Amino acid sequence: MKYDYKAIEKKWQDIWEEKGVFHALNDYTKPKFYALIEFPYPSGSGLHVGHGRTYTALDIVTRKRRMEGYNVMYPMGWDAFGLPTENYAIQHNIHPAVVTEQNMVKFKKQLKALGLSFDWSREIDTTDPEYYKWTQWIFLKMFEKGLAYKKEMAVNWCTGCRVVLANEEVIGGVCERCSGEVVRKVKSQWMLKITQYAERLINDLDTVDYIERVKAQQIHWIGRSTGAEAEFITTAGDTLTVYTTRPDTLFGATYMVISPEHPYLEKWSGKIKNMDEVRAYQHNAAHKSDFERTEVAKDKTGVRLIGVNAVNPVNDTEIPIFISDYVLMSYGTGAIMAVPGHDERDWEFAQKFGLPIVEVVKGGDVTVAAFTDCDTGLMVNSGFLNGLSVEDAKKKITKLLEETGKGRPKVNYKLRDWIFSRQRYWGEPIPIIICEKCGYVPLKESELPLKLPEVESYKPTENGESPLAALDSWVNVVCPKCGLQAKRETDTMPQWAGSSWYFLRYCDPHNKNAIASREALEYWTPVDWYNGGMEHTTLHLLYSRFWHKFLYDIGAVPTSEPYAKRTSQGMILGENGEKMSKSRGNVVNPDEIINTYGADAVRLYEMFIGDFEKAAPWSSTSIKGCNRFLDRVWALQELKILDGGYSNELESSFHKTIKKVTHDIESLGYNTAIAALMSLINEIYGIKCITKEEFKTFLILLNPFAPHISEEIWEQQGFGGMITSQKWPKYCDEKCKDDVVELAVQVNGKIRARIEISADEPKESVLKLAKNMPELHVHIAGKILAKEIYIPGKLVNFVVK
RNA sequence: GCGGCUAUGGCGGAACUGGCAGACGCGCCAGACUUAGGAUCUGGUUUCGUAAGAAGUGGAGGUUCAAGUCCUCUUAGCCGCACCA
Repeated sequence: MKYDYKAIEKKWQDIWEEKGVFHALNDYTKPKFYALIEFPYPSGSGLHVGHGRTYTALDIVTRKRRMEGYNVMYPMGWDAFGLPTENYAIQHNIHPAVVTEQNMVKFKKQLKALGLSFDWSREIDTTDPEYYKWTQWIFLKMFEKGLAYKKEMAVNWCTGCRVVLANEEVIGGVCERCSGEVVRKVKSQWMLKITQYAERLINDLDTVDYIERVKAQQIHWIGRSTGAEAEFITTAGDTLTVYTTRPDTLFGATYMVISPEHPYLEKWSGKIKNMDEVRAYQHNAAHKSDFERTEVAKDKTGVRLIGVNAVNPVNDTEIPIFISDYVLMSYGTGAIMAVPGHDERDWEFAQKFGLPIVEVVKGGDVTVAAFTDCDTGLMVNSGFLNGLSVEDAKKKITKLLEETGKGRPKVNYKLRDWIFSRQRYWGEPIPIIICEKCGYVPLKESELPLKLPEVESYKPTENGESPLAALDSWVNVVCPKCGLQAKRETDTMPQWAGSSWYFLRYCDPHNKNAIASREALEYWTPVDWYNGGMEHTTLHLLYSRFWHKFLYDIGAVPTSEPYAKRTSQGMILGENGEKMSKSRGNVVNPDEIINTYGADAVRLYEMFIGDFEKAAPWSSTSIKGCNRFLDRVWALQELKILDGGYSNELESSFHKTIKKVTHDIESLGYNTAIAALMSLINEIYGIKCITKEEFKTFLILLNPFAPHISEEIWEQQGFGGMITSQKWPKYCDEKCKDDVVELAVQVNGKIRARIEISADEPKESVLKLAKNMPELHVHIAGKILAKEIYIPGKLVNFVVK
C-alpha cells in the first residue's frame, strides 16, 4: 500500500487541532520551554519556503522537548502593520485591515499545511486594538521617563514612498522598500532614546547565548569608541570642543574642521570674512542627498574660515578652521582636530589644501601617507610626550587635559536615537495631544487604545503629513490638561513598534489589565530559544532588547534580557543560486511542493538541504531523496516485525542514532540528524527485519522531522496512544560502543592496512598484531622502529626510519 | 577601509577536543524486476592509472608520528557597515 500523504497529513493536522495537542499549559510548576520564531508580516504573496526553514527548525526542537516532558510554548502571530499593506490598500482602495485579514487567513492555512506545532490559542495580531493598546502604553511610559521626545531634525525622506525612513531603512542611499531616492529633509520627529541604553546593549551581550555573528554585528552597529574630548579656544572667543580617539596626537593637530551644519557658523557670521563662500558650501551640502554625499567621499571638499582661527591647547599654536562635509554633525561634537600625519582623511584633506603635516608618532613616512598604526611607534615632536608609546601618551595627555580643565575622557557611540515617527496611516497612532499652552500632553491610560479612525484616503498628504492629518474631527480635541483647543499627533509608529514586545504578549495574550500577568511573565520569560533572520540583527533584535530593558527598568518585566538564546538560519536561494525573487523568476511556491511531495517531505528536505546556518540553493531533484526516504519508512511495515527489544545486530546502531539525533537537534545539526536516520534505515533494510522496540524508537526519532507519517504508522501498528505523547528515547554511552572495531594501520602516517580487533584488546596486543601484518612487511622490514602510536578505536601508526 | 563569514567530488553537503577525507542525499553508471517506466530493488561512483600504486580539502610555506582541522603569508567570493574623527 502506497503512502497517501494527502489524506493522512490532513487527518493528523485536524486531530492535533481538535485535541489542542500543542497548547502550552498554564501549569507553572512544570519545567518550561519557550521557543520563538519571528512572527511574519502577512504579505500578499503568502508563505515563502524560507519561512518553512525557520519554523520547521524550531518545530523540531519543540516536538522533541514536549516528548522530554517540558511545558512548551511555541506561539504564532502577525506583525501586520506596515507599508506594503497600506500601498496595496491605496492602489485597490480596500481598507488595510481587510487586506491584512485576507493575508492572515492565507498564511495560517499554509502554516497548518506544514504541520507546524504552533499554539494557535495564543495567536496575536499587532493591528488588533487590544494588542496595540499596550504598544501605545509602552510608548507613554517612555514619554513619561523622558525616553520619547520630539526633535526637529534632518531626516531621510524617501521621495518614492513620501515617508520618513529610519537610518536602518536606507540601504546604499536609496529606500530599502521602493529603491527611491532618499534626500535630507527637516521635520519634527518623535525619537526614542535608544542611545541611553547603548552601553548596556553591548555589555549585556555577555549574559546571553547568541551566535557570535549576531553579537559581533550588534556590537559593531552600536559602535562604541573610547577617546577624549579636547577644548580649543578660538579667536572668536568661543571654545570649540572636539572628540578624538587619538588624543596622543594632539601635538600633530595642524588645523580643525567643523561640520557645515555646526551652529557656531551662524554665531560667527560677523567675524567670518568669506561668509558668502561658507554659505554657498553649506547650501550645497544641505541639498546633497546622503547618496551623493557618500559618492563624492573620495574627493574632499571644504572652505577655510577667514577671520576665525583656533589655538592648539598643548602648544599654543594658532591653526586654521575649515568646514567640510566629511565631518558629521551627528557624531561626536561635529568638530574635529585634524592630524594629517596620522589620519588618512585628514592627510588627504591636508594634501588638497596644502596644509602642514607634522609627524608625532615615529614609524612611517608622513610625506607619503598617514601613519595610523598605534602599536609600534613612539611619540616625537610632542613635548612632554616624546618617547612614550601611543598607549601611554593617550593616558598621559588625557589626564593632563582633565587636570587643566581642557578636556576629559569620553566614550562615543555610532548608534543614533531611533526615529519613531511615520507619516502614514497603517500604524499605531501616537497617543499624544499637542497643546499650544501645555506642550505634548499624553493620553490617560484609561483612554487607550487610541484607535485608528476610518479615513477616506490612505494616501499621505503631499506635504508629507499622515492621512490622519486630513481628518479634522479626529485631529481637533481639547487639551486634557487645560481644556483649551488642541490637536492630536497625527504621526503613527513605525513598523518595528509592535514587534518590539510581542513575545511578552504570548505569555498571557488576552490580559486586559497589563501586557501580561506577572506570574505568566515570571514563568515564561525569557524566551529560551529565538530563531530568526540575520537581517533583523540591528533592527528588530536590537529594538526589542532596548524595549525589554526599559520595561525591566520600570518593573514591568522580570528579566533584563528578552531572549536567552538566538540562532539564525541561512537563506534558501533559488535553484540558480541567486536570492529568490519574483523578478528573478526563481521563487519556489510552498503550496505546490507540498501538493507534490507532502508536508513531511518538504519539512525533511528543508532541514536536509544543507548547513542550517548557511544559505543553500533549492533543488527540485534533491527533494526526491527525502521523498524516497519516507516511502522506505512507510515500507518498514512490510518487513518482518518481531516482538521484543533491540536486536543484537542493531542495538549499538540504535543507541548511536538516538545520541546523534538528540544532540544534533540542539546544535542546529538538522541535516546530520536526518542523515543518521537514513543510515539507520539502510541498516534495517540490510537485516530485513525489525523489532517492535526498534520500530517505535525509529518513529519517535523521526517524529519531530516528519510528524504526520510517524503518527500514522504508530497508529496502524497499534503501538498505543499518540506518538506526540510518547517519551523521547534514551541512549546509553556504553551501548554506543562496538565490540569489534576496524583500525587503520599506518606506517609514517600512510595507511598500509586495516585490522579488525576486539574493542577491549589491550594496547600491547594490538600493536603486536598490527606489526605482524603481512601488508606491513615491505614498509617496516630493515628499518628502525622509532615510535608506535595507538589511538584506541581509530588507528595505529608506526614511525620508522 | 572596518566587522563577520566562506572555499572539500559532477551537485548539496559530512568529518567531535588534530587521528581512516568524501557520511547522508542528489546525479550518473551497471544489473535485476517489469503490461518498458522520470517507478522499485541490488551493486558501483574523488581523480589519475589496466594494475601495484600515486595524488587529493582555493594557493604557497610551516608545526606534528599524523593537518580539511593549528600557525604565517596569499587569492577569490559572500554578507553587514561605511568620511563615525
